[in-house]
Amino acid sequence: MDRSGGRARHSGDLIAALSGRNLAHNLHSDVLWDMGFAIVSGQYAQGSILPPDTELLDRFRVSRTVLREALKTLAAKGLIEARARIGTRVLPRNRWNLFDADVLAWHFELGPEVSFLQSLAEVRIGIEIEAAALAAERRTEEQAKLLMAAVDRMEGARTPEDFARHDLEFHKAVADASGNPFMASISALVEMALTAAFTISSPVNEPEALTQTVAVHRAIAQAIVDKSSQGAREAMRVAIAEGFARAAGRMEGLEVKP
Amino acid sequence: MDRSGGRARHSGDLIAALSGRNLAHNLHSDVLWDMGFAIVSGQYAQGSILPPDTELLDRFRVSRTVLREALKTLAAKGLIEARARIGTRVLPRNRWNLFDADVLAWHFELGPEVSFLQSLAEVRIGIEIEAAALAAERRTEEQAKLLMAAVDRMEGARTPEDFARHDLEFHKAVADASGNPFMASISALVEMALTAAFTISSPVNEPEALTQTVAVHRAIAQAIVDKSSQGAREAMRVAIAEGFARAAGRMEGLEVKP
DNA sequence: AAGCCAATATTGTCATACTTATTCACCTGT
DNA sequence: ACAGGTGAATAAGTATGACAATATTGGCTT
Repeated sequence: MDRSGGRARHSGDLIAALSGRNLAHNLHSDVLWDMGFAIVSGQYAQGSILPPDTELLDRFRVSRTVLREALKTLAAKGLIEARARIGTRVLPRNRWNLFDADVLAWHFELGPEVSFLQSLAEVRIGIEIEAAALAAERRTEEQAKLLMAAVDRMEGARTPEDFARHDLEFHKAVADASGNPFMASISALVEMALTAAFTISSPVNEPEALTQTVAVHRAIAQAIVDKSSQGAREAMRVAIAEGFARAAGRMEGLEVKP
Repeated sequence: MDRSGGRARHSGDLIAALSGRNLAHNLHSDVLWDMGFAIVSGQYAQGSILPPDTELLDRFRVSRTVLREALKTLAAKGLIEARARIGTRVLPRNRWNLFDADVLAWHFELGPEVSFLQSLAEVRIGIEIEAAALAAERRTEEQAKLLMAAVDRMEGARTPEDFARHDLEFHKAVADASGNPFMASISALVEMALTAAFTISSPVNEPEALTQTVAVHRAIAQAIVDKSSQGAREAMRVAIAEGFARAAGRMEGLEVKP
Protein backbone atom coordinates (compact mmCIF):
# COMPACT_ATOMS: atom_id res chain seq x y z
CA MET A 1 0.00 0.00 0.00
CA ASP A 2 1.92 2.94 -1.28
CA ARG A 3 1.06 6.25 0.30
CA SER A 4 4.25 8.09 -0.25
CA GLY A 5 4.78 11.42 -1.96
CA GLY A 6 2.89 13.17 -4.69
CA ARG A 7 -0.65 12.52 -3.57
CA ALA A 8 -3.15 14.56 -5.51
CA ARG A 9 -6.06 16.31 -3.83
CA HIS A 10 -9.54 16.63 -5.21
CA SER A 11 -12.54 18.83 -4.58
CA GLY A 12 -11.56 19.21 -0.97
CA ASP A 13 -8.82 21.45 -2.18
CA LEU A 14 -11.33 23.75 -3.73
CA ILE A 15 -12.83 24.41 -0.34
CA ALA A 16 -9.46 24.80 1.27
CA ALA A 17 -8.45 27.25 -1.40
CA LEU A 18 -11.67 29.23 -1.20
CA SER A 19 -11.37 29.44 2.55
CA GLY A 20 -8.01 31.13 2.27
CA ARG A 21 -6.42 28.35 4.23
CA ASN A 22 -2.73 27.80 3.94
CA LEU A 23 -2.09 24.96 1.55
CA ALA A 24 1.55 24.94 2.56
CA HIS A 25 1.83 21.22 3.07
CA ASN A 26 4.04 20.28 5.94
CA LEU A 27 4.74 16.73 6.76
CA HIS A 28 2.15 16.76 9.48
CA SER A 29 -0.58 18.08 7.23
CA ASP A 30 0.07 15.18 4.87
CA VAL A 31 -0.53 12.73 7.65
CA LEU A 32 -3.47 14.77 8.86
CA TRP A 33 -5.24 14.71 5.52
CA ASP A 34 -4.50 11.08 4.93
CA MET A 35 -5.84 10.00 8.30
CA GLY A 36 -8.69 12.48 8.28
CA PHE A 37 -9.91 11.27 4.96
CA ALA A 38 -9.47 7.65 5.96
CA ILE A 39 -11.69 8.19 8.98
CA VAL A 40 -14.34 10.24 7.24
CA SER A 41 -14.49 7.76 4.38
CA GLY A 42 -15.08 4.94 6.80
CA GLN A 43 -11.79 3.15 6.23
CA TYR A 44 -11.49 3.26 9.99
CA ALA A 45 -14.93 2.52 11.36
CA GLN A 46 -16.49 4.60 14.10
CA GLY A 47 -15.72 3.14 17.47
CA SER A 48 -12.79 1.14 16.17
CA ILE A 49 -9.23 1.50 17.37
CA LEU A 50 -6.59 2.98 15.12
CA PRO A 51 -3.33 1.10 14.65
CA PRO A 52 -0.88 1.93 17.42
CA ASP A 53 1.64 4.72 17.04
CA THR A 54 4.41 2.35 16.08
CA GLU A 55 2.55 0.96 13.11
CA LEU A 56 1.47 4.37 11.82
CA LEU A 57 5.02 5.65 12.27
CA ASP A 58 6.19 2.86 10.09
CA ARG A 59 3.52 3.43 7.50
CA PHE A 60 4.03 7.15 7.08
CA ARG A 61 7.76 7.16 7.68
CA VAL A 62 7.65 10.27 9.82
CA SER A 63 8.79 11.07 13.31
CA ARG A 64 6.65 10.53 16.33
CA THR A 65 6.40 14.29 16.76
CA VAL A 66 4.74 14.69 13.39
CA LEU A 67 2.39 11.78 13.82
CA ARG A 68 1.30 12.88 17.24
CA GLU A 69 0.63 16.44 16.15
CA ALA A 70 -1.50 15.18 13.32
CA LEU A 71 -3.46 12.97 15.68
CA LYS A 72 -3.86 15.83 18.13
CA THR A 73 -5.34 17.90 15.35
CA LEU A 74 -7.82 15.14 14.56
CA ALA A 75 -8.67 14.93 18.24
CA ALA A 76 -9.26 18.68 18.33
CA LYS A 77 -11.81 18.27 15.56
CA GLY A 78 -13.58 15.57 17.51
CA LEU A 79 -12.72 12.69 15.20
CA ILE A 80 -10.66 10.63 17.60
CA GLU A 81 -9.86 10.25 21.27
CA ALA A 82 -6.66 8.74 22.63
CA ARG A 83 -6.40 6.87 25.89
CA ALA A 84 -3.36 5.27 27.42
CA ARG A 85 -3.14 1.53 27.11
CA ILE A 86 -6.40 1.46 25.14
CA GLY A 87 -5.32 3.08 21.95
CA THR A 88 -6.78 5.78 19.79
CA ARG A 89 -10.46 5.33 19.15
CA VAL A 90 -12.50 6.77 16.29
CA LEU A 91 -15.37 8.66 17.87
CA PRO A 92 -18.98 8.28 16.71
CA ARG A 93 -19.94 10.68 13.97
CA ASN A 94 -22.17 12.78 16.18
CA ARG A 95 -19.10 13.90 18.09
CA TRP A 96 -17.32 15.03 14.93
CA ASN A 97 -17.15 18.73 14.37
CA LEU A 98 -18.95 18.71 11.03
CA PHE A 99 -18.71 22.47 10.74
CA ASP A 100 -14.95 22.35 10.57
CA ALA A 101 -13.59 23.32 7.17
CA ASP A 102 -11.24 20.35 7.00
CA VAL A 103 -13.83 17.81 8.06
CA LEU A 104 -16.18 19.23 5.49
CA ALA A 105 -13.47 19.06 2.85
CA TRP A 106 -12.81 15.40 3.61
CA HIS A 107 -16.47 14.67 3.14
CA PHE A 108 -16.42 16.36 -0.21
CA GLU A 109 -13.36 14.48 -1.24
CA LEU A 110 -15.20 11.23 -1.34
CA GLY A 111 -17.60 12.60 -3.88
CA PRO A 112 -20.41 14.91 -2.78
CA GLU A 113 -23.50 12.78 -2.44
CA VAL A 114 -26.85 14.39 -3.02
CA SER A 115 -28.06 13.50 0.46
CA PHE A 116 -25.05 15.21 1.98
CA LEU A 117 -25.59 18.32 -0.09
CA GLN A 118 -29.22 18.32 0.86
CA SER A 119 -28.35 18.17 4.55
CA LEU A 120 -26.10 21.17 4.08
CA ALA A 121 -28.81 23.03 2.23
CA GLU A 122 -31.27 22.35 5.03
CA VAL A 123 -28.89 23.84 7.54
CA ARG A 124 -28.37 26.77 5.29
CA ILE A 125 -32.08 27.44 5.08
CA GLY A 126 -32.41 27.44 8.83
CA ILE A 127 -29.49 29.72 9.43
CA GLU A 128 -29.87 32.19 6.64
CA ILE A 129 -33.55 32.76 7.07
CA GLU A 130 -32.95 33.85 10.62
CA ALA A 131 -29.90 35.83 9.58
CA ALA A 132 -31.97 37.71 7.02
CA ALA A 133 -34.70 38.43 9.55
CA LEU A 134 -32.21 39.71 12.09
CA ALA A 135 -30.45 41.77 9.46
CA ALA A 136 -33.76 43.42 8.66
CA GLU A 137 -34.04 44.52 12.26
CA ARG A 138 -30.49 45.61 12.83
CA ARG A 139 -28.85 46.66 9.59
CA THR A 140 -27.04 49.97 9.50
CA GLU A 141 -27.21 52.31 6.54
CA GLU A 142 -23.79 51.21 5.36
CA GLN A 143 -24.79 47.59 5.46
CA ALA A 144 -27.90 48.35 3.48
CA LYS A 145 -25.81 50.02 0.79
CA LEU A 146 -23.41 47.09 0.69
CA LEU A 147 -26.27 44.68 0.13
CA MET A 148 -27.67 46.65 -2.77
CA ALA A 149 -24.25 47.01 -4.31
CA ALA A 150 -23.69 43.27 -4.08
CA VAL A 151 -26.91 42.60 -5.95
CA ASP A 152 -25.84 44.97 -8.69
CA ARG A 153 -22.57 43.17 -9.05
CA MET A 154 -24.39 39.84 -9.27
CA GLU A 155 -26.45 41.26 -12.09
CA GLY A 156 -23.34 42.41 -13.88
CA ALA A 157 -21.44 39.15 -13.57
CA ARG A 158 -20.41 37.54 -16.82
CA THR A 159 -18.66 34.37 -15.74
CA PRO A 160 -19.81 31.63 -13.35
CA GLU A 161 -16.87 32.37 -11.07
CA ASP A 162 -17.73 36.03 -10.89
CA PHE A 163 -21.33 35.26 -10.18
CA ALA A 164 -20.41 32.80 -7.45
CA ARG A 165 -18.08 35.31 -5.84
CA HIS A 166 -20.66 38.05 -5.70
CA ASP A 167 -23.36 35.66 -4.61
CA LEU A 168 -21.12 34.60 -1.73
CA GLU A 169 -20.40 38.22 -0.97
CA PHE A 170 -24.09 39.01 -0.79
CA HIS A 171 -24.87 36.25 1.66
CA LYS A 172 -21.85 37.15 3.75
CA ALA A 173 -23.12 40.71 3.90
CA VAL A 174 -26.47 39.48 5.15
CA ALA A 175 -24.80 37.40 7.84
CA ASP A 176 -22.68 40.35 8.89
CA ALA A 177 -25.69 42.61 9.09
CA SER A 178 -27.39 40.13 11.40
CA GLY A 179 -24.92 41.16 14.06
CA ASN A 180 -24.63 37.57 15.24
CA PRO A 181 -21.10 36.18 15.08
CA PHE A 182 -22.35 32.60 14.91
CA MET A 183 -24.38 33.35 11.82
CA ALA A 184 -21.38 34.82 10.08
CA SER A 185 -19.16 31.92 10.98
CA ILE A 186 -21.48 29.12 10.01
CA SER A 187 -22.94 30.64 6.90
CA ALA A 188 -19.49 31.40 5.55
CA LEU A 189 -18.58 27.77 5.81
CA VAL A 190 -21.77 26.28 4.51
CA GLU A 191 -22.03 28.64 1.60
CA MET A 192 -18.46 28.09 0.64
CA ALA A 193 -18.97 24.37 0.53
CA LEU A 194 -22.13 24.56 -1.49
CA THR A 195 -20.71 27.15 -3.82
CA ALA A 196 -17.72 24.97 -4.44
CA ALA A 197 -19.99 22.08 -5.23
CA PHE A 198 -22.35 24.02 -7.43
CA THR A 199 -20.32 26.47 -9.44
CA ILE A 200 -20.87 24.05 -12.27
CA SER A 201 -24.53 24.85 -12.55
CA SER A 202 -24.42 28.59 -12.61
CA PRO A 203 -27.35 30.72 -13.71
CA VAL A 204 -25.01 32.87 -15.78
CA ASN A 205 -25.46 30.58 -18.73
CA GLU A 206 -29.22 30.82 -18.73
CA PRO A 207 -30.51 34.37 -19.14
CA GLU A 208 -33.91 33.89 -17.57
CA ALA A 209 -32.49 31.96 -14.61
CA LEU A 210 -30.05 34.78 -14.05
CA THR A 211 -32.79 37.38 -14.14
CA GLN A 212 -34.84 35.43 -11.68
CA THR A 213 -31.97 34.80 -9.29
CA VAL A 214 -31.01 38.44 -9.27
CA ALA A 215 -34.63 39.43 -8.73
CA VAL A 216 -34.97 37.20 -5.69
CA HIS A 217 -31.77 38.51 -4.20
CA ARG A 218 -32.90 42.05 -4.78
CA ALA A 219 -36.09 41.20 -2.96
CA ILE A 220 -34.07 40.06 0.03
CA ALA A 221 -32.02 43.22 0.00
CA GLN A 222 -35.10 45.39 -0.34
CA ALA A 223 -36.83 43.67 2.57
CA ILE A 224 -33.78 44.23 4.72
CA VAL A 225 -33.60 47.85 3.67
CA ASP A 226 -37.30 48.19 4.52
CA LYS A 227 -36.69 46.53 7.87
CA SER A 228 -39.27 43.90 7.05
CA SER A 229 -38.03 40.82 8.81
CA GLN A 230 -40.88 38.63 7.64
CA GLY A 231 -40.32 39.70 4.05
CA ALA A 232 -36.61 38.98 4.34
CA ARG A 233 -37.37 35.55 5.74
CA GLU A 234 -39.61 34.59 2.89
CA ALA A 235 -37.43 35.98 0.15
CA MET A 236 -34.39 34.23 1.56
CA ARG A 237 -36.25 30.95 1.69
CA VAL A 238 -37.17 31.27 -1.95
CA ALA A 239 -33.64 32.21 -2.97
CA ILE A 240 -32.04 29.24 -1.31
CA ALA A 241 -34.67 26.75 -2.33
CA GLU A 242 -34.50 27.85 -5.94
CA GLY A 243 -30.74 27.81 -6.00
CA PHE A 244 -30.58 24.37 -4.54
CA ALA A 245 -33.36 23.03 -6.73
CA ARG A 246 -31.54 24.22 -9.83
CA ALA A 247 -28.23 22.73 -8.76
CA ALA A 248 -29.72 19.50 -7.55
CA GLY A 249 -31.92 19.18 -10.61
CA ARG A 250 -28.77 19.52 -12.62
CA MET A 251 -27.29 16.63 -10.72
CA GLU A 252 -30.18 14.19 -10.84
CA GLY A 253 -33.81 15.22 -10.83
CA LEU A 254 -34.11 15.70 -7.09
CA GLU A 255 -36.46 18.26 -5.61
CA VAL A 256 -36.72 19.99 -2.28
CA LYS A 257 -39.64 21.55 -0.55
CA PRO A 258 -39.41 25.32 -0.17
CA MET B 1 2.01 37.39 36.06
CA ASP B 2 1.92 34.03 37.76
CA ARG B 3 0.29 31.22 35.91
CA SER B 4 2.04 28.28 37.44
CA GLY B 5 0.60 25.18 39.05
CA GLY B 6 -2.72 24.48 40.65
CA ARG B 7 -4.89 26.39 38.24
CA ALA B 8 -8.55 25.94 38.99
CA ARG B 9 -11.20 25.62 36.33
CA HIS B 10 -14.47 27.43 36.46
CA SER B 11 -17.83 26.97 34.90
CA GLY B 12 -16.32 25.29 31.88
CA ASP B 13 -16.00 22.19 33.94
CA LEU B 14 -19.69 22.06 34.49
CA ILE B 15 -20.26 22.02 30.79
CA ALA B 16 -17.56 19.47 30.21
CA ALA B 17 -19.08 17.28 32.87
CA LEU B 18 -22.54 17.51 31.40
CA SER B 19 -21.26 16.60 27.99
CA GLY B 20 -19.53 13.49 29.23
CA ARG B 21 -16.23 14.83 28.03
CA ASN B 22 -13.10 13.39 29.54
CA LEU B 23 -11.97 15.59 32.35
CA ALA B 24 -8.70 13.69 32.56
CA HIS B 25 -6.52 16.72 32.50
CA ASN B 26 -3.22 16.06 30.86
CA LEU B 27 -0.50 18.59 30.91
CA HIS B 28 -1.29 19.61 27.41
CA SER B 29 -4.93 20.26 28.19
CA ASP B 30 -3.86 22.62 30.96
CA VAL B 31 -1.85 24.66 28.51
CA LEU B 32 -4.63 24.38 25.96
CA TRP B 33 -7.27 25.78 28.27
CA ASP B 34 -5.05 28.49 29.55
CA MET B 35 -4.08 29.71 26.11
CA GLY B 36 -7.51 29.14 24.64
CA PHE B 37 -9.15 31.20 27.32
CA ALA B 38 -6.50 33.88 27.07
CA ILE B 39 -7.19 34.24 23.37
CA VAL B 40 -10.97 34.14 23.58
CA SER B 41 -10.97 36.62 26.42
CA GLY B 42 -8.90 39.02 24.35
CA GLN B 43 -5.76 38.86 26.45
CA TYR B 44 -4.03 38.15 23.18
CA ALA B 45 -5.63 40.41 20.65
CA GLN B 46 -6.76 39.18 17.26
CA GLY B 47 -4.02 39.60 14.72
CA SER B 48 -1.33 39.87 17.37
CA ILE B 49 1.62 37.54 17.70
CA LEU B 50 1.89 35.14 20.59
CA PRO B 51 5.12 35.02 22.56
CA PRO B 52 7.65 32.69 20.94
CA ASP B 53 7.91 29.04 21.93
CA THR B 54 10.79 29.68 24.26
CA GLU B 55 8.92 32.19 26.38
CA LEU B 56 5.78 30.06 26.64
CA LEU B 57 7.91 27.05 27.52
CA ASP B 58 9.34 29.01 30.34
CA ARG B 59 6.00 30.27 31.51
CA PHE B 60 4.23 26.92 31.60
CA ARG B 61 7.24 24.84 32.58
CA VAL B 62 6.37 22.05 30.18
CA SER B 63 8.23 20.35 27.39
CA ARG B 64 8.21 21.60 23.86
CA THR B 65 6.15 18.57 22.82
CA VAL B 66 3.34 19.51 25.17
CA LEU B 67 3.34 23.15 24.22
CA ARG B 68 3.36 22.42 20.52
CA GLU B 69 0.55 19.92 20.77
CA ALA B 70 -1.53 22.44 22.66
CA LEU B 71 -0.85 25.06 20.00
CA LYS B 72 -1.66 22.57 17.27
CA THR B 73 -4.98 21.96 18.93
CA LEU B 74 -5.69 25.69 18.98
CA ALA B 75 -4.70 25.87 15.34
CA ALA B 76 -7.08 23.02 14.54
CA LYS B 77 -9.89 25.04 16.09
CA GLY B 78 -8.98 28.01 13.94
CA LEU B 79 -7.77 30.27 16.74
CA ILE B 80 -4.16 30.63 15.67
CA GLU B 81 -1.86 30.08 12.72
CA ALA B 82 1.88 29.56 12.89
CA ARG B 83 4.29 30.84 10.30
CA ALA B 84 8.02 30.43 10.22
CA ARG B 85 10.06 33.45 11.16
CA ILE B 86 6.88 35.41 11.93
CA GLY B 87 5.61 33.62 14.95
CA THR B 88 2.19 32.36 15.92
CA ARG B 89 -0.57 34.77 15.07
CA VAL B 90 -4.03 34.98 16.62
CA LEU B 91 -6.51 34.72 13.76
CA PRO B 92 -9.46 37.10 13.39
CA ARG B 93 -12.57 35.94 15.18
CA ASN B 94 -14.41 35.08 12.00
CA ARG B 95 -11.97 32.26 11.39
CA TRP B 96 -12.54 30.74 14.80
CA ASN B 97 -14.59 27.61 14.96
CA LEU B 98 -17.30 28.99 17.20
CA PHE B 99 -19.20 25.73 17.16
CA ASP B 100 -16.40 23.88 18.82
CA ALA B 101 -17.31 22.77 22.33
CA ASP B 102 -14.07 24.05 23.82
CA VAL B 103 -14.22 27.41 22.11
CA LEU B 104 -17.77 27.81 23.34
CA ALA B 105 -16.74 26.86 26.84
CA TRP B 106 -14.02 29.48 26.82
CA HIS B 107 -16.52 32.08 25.78
CA PHE B 108 -18.83 31.00 28.51
CA GLU B 109 -16.08 31.10 31.07
CA LEU B 110 -15.68 34.82 30.85
CA GLY B 111 -19.14 35.27 32.14
CA PRO B 112 -22.29 34.52 30.16
CA GLU B 113 -23.28 37.91 28.89
CA VAL B 114 -26.80 38.45 27.76
CA SER B 115 -25.69 39.27 24.24
CA PHE B 116 -23.82 35.99 24.04
CA LEU B 117 -26.82 34.02 25.25
CA GLN B 118 -28.98 35.88 22.80
CA SER B 119 -26.71 35.01 19.89
CA LEU B 120 -26.85 31.40 20.92
CA ALA B 121 -30.61 31.49 21.13
CA GLU B 122 -30.87 33.03 17.66
CA VAL B 123 -28.75 30.34 16.10
CA ARG B 124 -30.66 27.67 17.93
CA ILE B 125 -33.90 29.07 16.63
CA GLY B 126 -32.64 28.90 13.08
CA ILE B 127 -31.29 25.39 13.32
CA GLU B 128 -33.67 23.70 15.67
CA ILE B 129 -36.78 25.02 14.00
CA GLU B 130 -35.71 23.34 10.79
CA ALA B 131 -34.72 20.25 12.70
CA ALA B 132 -38.16 20.06 14.26
CA ALA B 133 -39.85 20.55 10.91
CA LEU B 134 -37.75 17.85 9.28
CA ALA B 135 -38.33 15.54 12.21
CA ALA B 136 -42.05 15.96 11.70
CA GLU B 137 -41.66 14.73 8.14
CA ARG B 138 -39.25 11.92 8.73
CA ARG B 139 -39.59 10.61 12.26
CA THR B 140 -39.98 6.88 12.73
CA GLU B 141 -42.35 5.37 15.24
CA GLU B 142 -39.49 4.63 17.62
CA GLN B 143 -38.29 8.20 17.46
CA ALA B 144 -41.78 9.43 18.21
CA LYS B 145 -41.90 7.26 21.32
CA LEU B 146 -38.50 8.48 22.45
CA LEU B 147 -39.63 12.07 22.18
CA MET B 148 -42.71 11.52 24.26
CA ALA B 149 -40.75 9.60 26.84
CA ALA B 150 -38.24 12.43 27.10
CA VAL B 151 -41.01 14.91 27.79
CA ASP B 152 -42.37 12.67 30.51
CA ARG B 153 -38.98 12.50 32.13
CA MET B 154 -38.71 16.28 32.00
CA GLU B 155 -42.01 16.50 33.79
CA GLY B 156 -40.86 14.07 36.44
CA ALA B 157 -37.52 15.74 37.08
CA ARG B 158 -36.99 16.90 40.65
CA THR B 159 -33.55 18.49 40.52
CA PRO B 160 -32.20 21.16 38.16
CA GLU B 161 -29.54 18.74 36.92
CA ASP B 162 -32.09 16.07 36.09
CA PHE B 163 -34.26 18.55 34.29
CA ALA B 164 -31.33 19.89 32.28
CA ARG B 165 -30.27 16.39 31.31
CA HIS B 166 -33.69 15.40 30.07
CA ASP B 167 -34.20 18.68 28.30
CA LEU B 168 -30.96 18.17 26.45
CA GLU B 169 -31.95 14.61 25.69
CA PHE B 170 -35.18 15.86 24.18
CA HIS B 171 -33.45 18.29 21.87
CA LYS B 172 -30.98 15.63 20.84
CA ALA B 173 -33.84 13.31 20.03
CA VAL B 174 -35.39 15.95 17.79
CA ALA B 175 -32.08 16.46 15.99
CA ASP B 176 -31.72 12.72 15.51
CA ALA B 177 -35.20 12.40 14.14
CA SER B 178 -34.45 15.09 11.59
CA GLY B 179 -32.13 12.66 9.87
CA ASN B 180 -29.68 15.47 9.25
CA PRO B 181 -26.23 14.82 10.72
CA PHE B 182 -25.43 18.53 10.92
CA MET B 183 -28.38 19.19 13.14
CA ALA B 184 -27.13 16.61 15.60
CA SER B 185 -23.63 18.01 15.62
CA ILE B 186 -24.65 21.36 17.06
CA SER B 187 -25.72 19.68 20.26
CA ALA B 188 -22.61 21.14 21.86
CA LEU B 189 -24.13 24.51 21.25
CA VAL B 190 -27.46 23.52 22.69
CA GLU B 191 -25.77 22.07 25.71
CA MET B 192 -23.97 25.29 26.32
CA ALA B 193 -27.10 27.34 26.01
CA LEU B 194 -29.10 25.10 28.29
CA THR B 195 -26.38 24.83 30.88
CA ALA B 196 -25.94 28.55 30.87
CA ALA B 197 -29.64 29.18 31.17
CA PHE B 198 -30.12 26.66 33.94
CA THR B 199 -27.22 27.81 36.02
CA ILE B 200 -28.99 31.14 36.05
CA SER B 201 -32.47 29.87 36.72
CA SER B 202 -33.97 26.44 36.53
CA PRO B 203 -37.70 26.03 35.93
CA VAL B 204 -37.65 23.25 38.49
CA ASN B 205 -37.78 25.80 41.25
CA GLU B 206 -40.83 27.58 39.90
CA PRO B 207 -43.88 25.37 39.54
CA GLU B 208 -45.66 27.39 36.90
CA ALA B 209 -42.51 27.85 34.82
CA LEU B 210 -41.99 24.10 34.94
CA THR B 211 -45.54 23.41 33.85
CA GLN B 212 -45.22 25.83 30.98
CA THR B 213 -41.84 24.55 29.81
CA VAL B 214 -43.05 20.99 29.83
CA ALA B 215 -46.21 21.98 28.00
CA VAL B 216 -44.27 23.66 25.22
CA HIS B 217 -41.99 20.70 24.81
CA ARG B 218 -44.95 18.38 24.72
CA ALA B 219 -46.41 20.55 21.99
CA ILE B 220 -43.24 20.07 19.94
CA ALA B 221 -43.33 16.34 20.44
CA GLN B 222 -47.02 16.18 19.58
CA ALA B 223 -46.54 18.15 16.39
CA ILE B 224 -43.73 15.82 15.35
CA VAL B 225 -45.87 12.81 16.15
CA ASP B 226 -48.68 14.34 14.09
CA LYS B 227 -46.25 15.03 11.25
CA SER B 228 -47.13 18.69 11.36
CA SER B 229 -43.94 20.41 10.35
CA GLN B 230 -45.42 23.88 10.68
CA GLY B 231 -46.68 23.13 14.15
CA ALA B 232 -43.30 21.77 15.17
CA ARG B 233 -41.62 24.87 13.84
CA GLU B 234 -43.77 27.22 15.86
CA ALA B 235 -43.63 25.24 19.06
CA MET B 236 -39.87 24.98 18.86
CA ARG B 237 -39.54 28.69 18.37
CA VAL B 238 -41.60 29.33 21.45
CA ALA B 239 -39.63 26.84 23.52
CA ILE B 240 -36.28 28.38 22.73
CA ALA B 241 -37.45 31.96 22.98
CA GLU B 242 -39.10 31.34 26.34
CA GLY B 243 -36.07 29.59 27.72
CA PHE B 244 -33.86 32.47 26.74
CA ALA B 245 -36.31 35.08 27.97
CA ARG B 246 -36.47 33.48 31.37
CA ALA B 247 -32.69 33.41 31.77
CA ALA B 248 -32.19 36.88 30.36
CA GLY B 249 -35.02 38.34 32.39
CA ARG B 250 -33.41 36.94 35.48
CA MET B 251 -30.15 38.59 34.57
CA GLU B 252 -31.40 42.09 33.92
CA GLY B 253 -34.98 42.82 33.01
CA LEU B 254 -34.36 42.43 29.29
CA GLU B 255 -36.94 41.16 26.86
CA VAL B 256 -36.72 39.55 23.44
CA LYS B 257 -39.05 39.22 20.55
CA PRO B 258 -40.32 35.66 19.90
C1' DA C 1 -13.90 -18.28 43.82
C1' DA C 2 -12.86 -13.57 44.80
C1' DG C 3 -9.89 -10.08 45.01
C1' DC C 4 -5.40 -8.19 44.74
C1' DC C 5 -1.02 -7.39 42.26
C1' DA C 6 2.30 -7.32 38.80
C1' DA C 7 3.54 -7.65 33.98
C1' DT C 8 2.62 -5.33 29.77
C1' DA C 9 1.15 -2.48 26.07
C1' DT C 10 -0.01 1.95 24.69
C1' DT C 11 -0.20 6.79 24.97
C1' DG C 12 1.94 10.92 27.48
C1' DT C 13 6.06 13.68 28.53
C1' DC C 14 10.76 15.13 28.33
C1' DA C 15 15.28 16.88 26.52
C1' DT C 16 18.13 17.93 22.85
C1' DA C 17 19.77 18.32 18.36
C1' DC C 18 19.20 19.35 13.76
C1' DT C 19 16.49 21.19 9.40
C1' DT C 20 13.83 24.31 6.83
C1' DA C 21 11.48 28.43 5.65
C1' DT C 22 11.05 33.39 5.69
C1' DT C 23 12.25 37.94 6.68
C1' DC C 24 15.29 41.72 7.06
C1' DA C 25 19.41 44.00 6.36
C1' DC C 26 23.32 44.40 3.99
C1' DC C 27 25.94 44.43 0.01
C1' DT C 28 26.84 44.71 -4.76
C1' DG C 29 26.50 46.43 -9.33
C1' DT C 30 24.43 49.72 -12.39
C1' DA D 1 20.92 56.82 -5.39
C1' DC D 2 18.52 52.77 -6.53
C1' DA D 3 17.39 47.79 -7.94
C1' DG D 4 18.14 43.56 -7.05
C1' DG D 5 20.29 39.73 -5.30
C1' DT D 6 22.58 37.44 -1.16
C1' DG D 7 23.19 35.80 3.26
C1' DA D 8 22.59 35.91 8.35
C1' DA D 9 19.27 35.53 11.94
C1' DT D 10 15.08 33.83 13.83
C1' DA D 11 11.28 31.03 14.65
C1' DA D 12 8.83 27.11 13.52
C1' DG D 13 9.26 22.15 11.81
C1' DT D 14 11.30 17.48 12.32
C1' DA D 15 13.90 13.73 14.38
C1' DT D 16 15.24 10.58 18.02
C1' DG D 17 15.57 7.99 22.17
C1' DA D 18 14.48 7.59 26.76
C1' DC D 19 11.35 7.57 30.55
C1' DA D 20 6.61 8.25 32.99
C1' DA D 21 1.76 7.46 33.54
C1' DT D 22 -2.11 4.62 32.91
C1' DA D 23 -5.27 1.03 32.25
C1' DT D 24 -5.87 -3.83 30.82
C1' DT D 25 -4.83 -8.53 31.29
C1' DG D 26 -3.83 -12.51 33.45
C1' DG D 27 -1.76 -14.81 37.02
C1' DC D 28 -1.14 -15.25 41.96
C1' DT D 29 -2.60 -15.31 46.60
C1' DT D 30 -5.83 -15.94 50.08
